[in-house]
Parts: sequence; C-alpha cells; structure tokens
Amino acid sequence: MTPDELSGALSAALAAAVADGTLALPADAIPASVHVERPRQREHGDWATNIALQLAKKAGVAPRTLAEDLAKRLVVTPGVKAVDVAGPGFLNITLDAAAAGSLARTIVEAGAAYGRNDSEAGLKINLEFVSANPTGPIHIGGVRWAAVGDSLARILTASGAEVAREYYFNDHGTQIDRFARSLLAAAKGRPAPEDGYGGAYIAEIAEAVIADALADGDADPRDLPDAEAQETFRARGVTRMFAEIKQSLHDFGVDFDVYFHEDSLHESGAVEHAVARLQAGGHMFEKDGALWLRTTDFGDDKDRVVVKSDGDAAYIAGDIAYYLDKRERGFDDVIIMLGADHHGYVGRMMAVCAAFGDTPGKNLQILIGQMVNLVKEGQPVRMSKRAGTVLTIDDLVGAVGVDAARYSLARYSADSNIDLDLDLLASAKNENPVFYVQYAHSRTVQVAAKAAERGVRREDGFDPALLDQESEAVLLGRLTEFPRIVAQAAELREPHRVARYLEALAGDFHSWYNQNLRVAPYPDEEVTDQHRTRLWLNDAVRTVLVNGLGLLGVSAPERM
RNA sequence: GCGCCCGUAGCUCAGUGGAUAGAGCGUCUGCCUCCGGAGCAGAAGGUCGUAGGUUCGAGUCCUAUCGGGCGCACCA
Repeated sequence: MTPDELSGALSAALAAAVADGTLALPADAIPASVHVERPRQREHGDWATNIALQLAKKAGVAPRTLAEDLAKRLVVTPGVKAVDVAGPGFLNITLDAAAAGSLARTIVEAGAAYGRNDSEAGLKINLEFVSANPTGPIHIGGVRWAAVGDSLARILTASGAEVAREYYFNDHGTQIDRFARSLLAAAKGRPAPEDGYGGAYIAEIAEAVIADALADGDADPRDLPDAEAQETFRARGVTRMFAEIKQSLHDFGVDFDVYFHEDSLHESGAVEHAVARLQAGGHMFEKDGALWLRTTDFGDDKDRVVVKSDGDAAYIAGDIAYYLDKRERGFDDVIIMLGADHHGYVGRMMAVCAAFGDTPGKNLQILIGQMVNLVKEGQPVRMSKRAGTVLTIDDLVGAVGVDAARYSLARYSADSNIDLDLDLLASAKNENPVFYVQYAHSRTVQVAAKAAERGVRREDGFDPALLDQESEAVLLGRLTEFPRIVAQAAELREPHRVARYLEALAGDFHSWYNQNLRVAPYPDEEVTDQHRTRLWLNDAVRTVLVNGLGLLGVSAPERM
C-alpha cells in the first residue's frame, strides 16, 4: 500500500463522514489529497496524519472526536492493520506486513523508473549554472554549482521536466581584456598588470598559446606589436581556457547541452532586439546620454543603465538579451544558479523579467547559493584568482576523486556556507558519507551474489507477509518515501535532500543486515520463501540506492 | 544605512507548523567459526543565538535584537 493509496482512503473516509452528516463541512473544505507522513517515532505507526486537527475547528467538533470517527472508517480498509488516535488528535496508521512488504516487489519491477514522478511534468526548463569566466580554471566555488546544478538537472528530469543544462560563457567584456594583457605580460616575462591575473596557470596558458600559434604556422605572438599580440592571446587564450573548462567539467561528470557565448548576443543583434522590445513596452528612457531601463517600476531599488553614454552596451544588456533568448527558445522556466556574491542581480533581473511581461519567480527563478570557504588548521585561507591561490576543480578531483567531491558538495543545502578543510581533504577521505552509502550498495550486490550461489531465486517465490521484522518495517517505510523525496527535491530545487535520504536508507539497510536475518541460507539449509522474499527486499534497496546515487551523479560500485 | 543567507550536540551539518529535535566525525562500552566490520548495538553530549508574538501545537511562521557571511556601479 502506497502513501497515495492511503491518502485516497482517508479522503474517502472524510467524504463518507460528510455524506452521512457526521462531519458538518462544505465539500470544498475537504482537501483533495490528505497529507500523510512518516512519524518520527516508530511507536506511532507506519503513517500518521493530522487531518483531524486541521478540520476539527472548521467543523466545530473536538479533534479527538473527529479522529475517532475517521479511525473507525479507515480501519476496515484492506491492508490497514490498525488505526490509533493519539495525542491531541493524530491518526496513527499501521499497515499489514503483507501490504507494506508488497512494495519490495513493486520497486524491483519498476527498476530505474522507481523514484520518477510527475511533479515537474511537461515543463521545459533551462538551467544555467557554473558560468564561470574563461579567465582561469574553475575554482571550488564553481565546482559546488557544477555538482549541485547537474544533480538538480537530473532530479528535475526524473520529475518529468525537459531540462537543458546551459553555461553562459562570458567572453565579451573587460575581464577578458585583463586576461589577455596578463597572458601577454607573462609571455614577455613582464610582471602581471596591476588589475590582471597572476596565477601560475597564466604562464602555462601563455606558453600553450604560443605553441598553438606556431603549430598553426602563425607568427610567434611575442614578435608581434603589443596590440596584435594581445588580440592573439585573447582569442587563443579564451579558446584554450574554454576547452580546459569543458574538459574539467566533463571529467567531473558534468556536460552542458549548450555553451552560450556572450559575444554571440552582441554579434547577432539579440541585444538590439531585446532593447527594442523593452522600448516598445515603454520601459526605457534616456538620461545623461545613456539609455536606462526603469526597473524601479518592478521593485528594483534603482534604475539600470543598459546602453552607456559612450554607446557601449552595459553588462546587463547581455543578461537582458540572454533571458529573452532563452524564453524565445521555448523554455517555460528559466533557472539561474548564482553564488551569493552575485545576489545583487536578483532584483534587477526579476524586474527585467517583469518588464517583458513575464512572471518573476516562475518564468525566471534565481537560486542563490552561499560561498565555499577554504580552511586549513582551523584558519580561513583566502582564495584569489589574481594571486593564484585557488583550489581548482582538478585539484579537488585529484585529491578525493569525483564521487567524493560531487557527493560532499551536493549533500549540503545551498543556503549554508561550506567550510572545506584542506587537511581533511588530503588525509581522511574515508570520513565522507558517500562511502557509507556506496558501501551499502556494494553490500546489497554481494548479498545477492551469495544468495544466488546458494540457489535463492526471486522468481521462485515472494510472500510479503514474511517481512514482519521491525527492521524490515523500518526499511520498507524508508523505501516508500523515495519518490516523494525526489519530487520534493525537485520542487524546492534542493538536491541535498536526496543525499540525506540515501544516508538514512543506507543506515536502515546496514541495521537490517546486521540483524542477520539471512538472505542467503547457511550451506546446510533449505532455501525458503523467507530467503526469496528477503532477496526481493535486498534488491529493492539496491534499486533505490542506484537510482538515488544516479541523481547525484555518483557511481554505485559493486565492490569497494 | 538598506537588502539576501546563516546561527541546532565538542566539530561539520540535516530537519518546507506536529508527538520524546537527528546523522556523521570525535569520546566511552560492547559485537567478526556462517550473506564483506568502509558495518552494527549502546552510552555520554542540546535553555535549537536572545527576547517578544501568531497557533491547539514553533527549531520551522512574524517582529525586534545580537553575532557571522555576501551584496548594494554608466565594472564585468
């Protein structure tokens, strides 16, 4: 019996109570689906609902009285073993072992589909994340969004959405000029420019650019006049950096559907197109020789310059055009993940969204994630791209591997700052909970292998009523929750919920395993339905662990 | 000054109004002749920053306040 079926039974009980006059409520006061949840306390049964507490006041009856009535109606439902009224008016529901245990087979038969849901069904979602400037390797902050964003894309897809992963490649402005001047300076052995970048990677990129140029039969850029040389370093340096970033992300298990170049917006006329639309809407005005967007009409705290008085497009012009471009490509929801250092954009971009006649918070959703701090021996370590003291995506993967890196970045709420301890990274990687979850998975594989060796075959029998141990009820309850967890992670855009769920599931599984309830019989024992049914349960756990780890982009090894 | 995020066990963090607030790490005590001990069982450890408020019920919602992080450009 699934929570949805239980919820349906509760709705029916309510409807019946209204029909025979026991419950004096208008039909529209009855919720379409009654919320049931897993109680924290095992003594409170398999499922609990507070529906009587919610409706009692409206109906003018005591909560416990209503609860007693509902309990009587519900307890006759097939699969329901007991319904108790507790506390101020909770309904605590206990299922038959058979009704609960049947889930094991359902999950195994659903396989990869178990956990999929329709909470985002039919939506075309554009998810933009990372979008780090091509002026250096991706550092730890960007890696966090790579892990979280890619996982979110997987979760949204599992929830029925059509998702495009997109990377906005910022190759237009003065940051790129600085980058080019820095490369030139490094190539010529001159000190880094005042406002430039000084990391060791700059010298490496400069060398690579020179090698690329020579390989193409071009002149050594060091022999060119500065202006020409700088252009060579800009063009080749950006291309080079772009390729490196793409490769690093690929090695991290993250591949984008679209790498969108800011330059293309300016070259294609997309910026003019977007500005023209805003002008037509009456949202633009001229002042001090510049062209402004009146974002204050839509809640921003000040108006924004779109075209500067020198005729150049301001940065926001690209963002405006980019947003419109995404919408015109047919995306319903445009989601952008940004670090907390960019949260100043939210107000103006929401205003832009509204100026186009869209709905902020729906057509445009901006997710702000907090920063990652590096800590060494308890002291914060400042990371600076210009000083070259950065922890890059490749450093992180090299130190702990893709699985541990992705998992440990995705298991935290994006709202919380992460303190990453460099010593811990290097020394104690076994502390990562990812191994706890992966170990549970490999255990299910080994258990199944041993069972097969002893002649236990799922198709020879399944009797869910035999899953009557307490640890089995706990495990089944946990397995039931998975689709809801995925749906919730999708709706709230919070992938960490999947990770936390998997840790709990792994814990329940390890605990069950240690009861020594035997999936594989001892060598001198007969194979019974007990073994076969437990194998179904074991394999159901494996299915959910595989599906869940997959949503995080983490592997599920068969042995460790 | 204004805005956003955070404050929960010694540490790192879960907990989108429910019952006795959880996990990992660390500390202490037990558990390997049989499906892998990267595991399990148990103990210790909390005025959920503080003060008010809403509610049958608040870690969760509201207000104020303290502490920390990050922002408030004709930069990108």
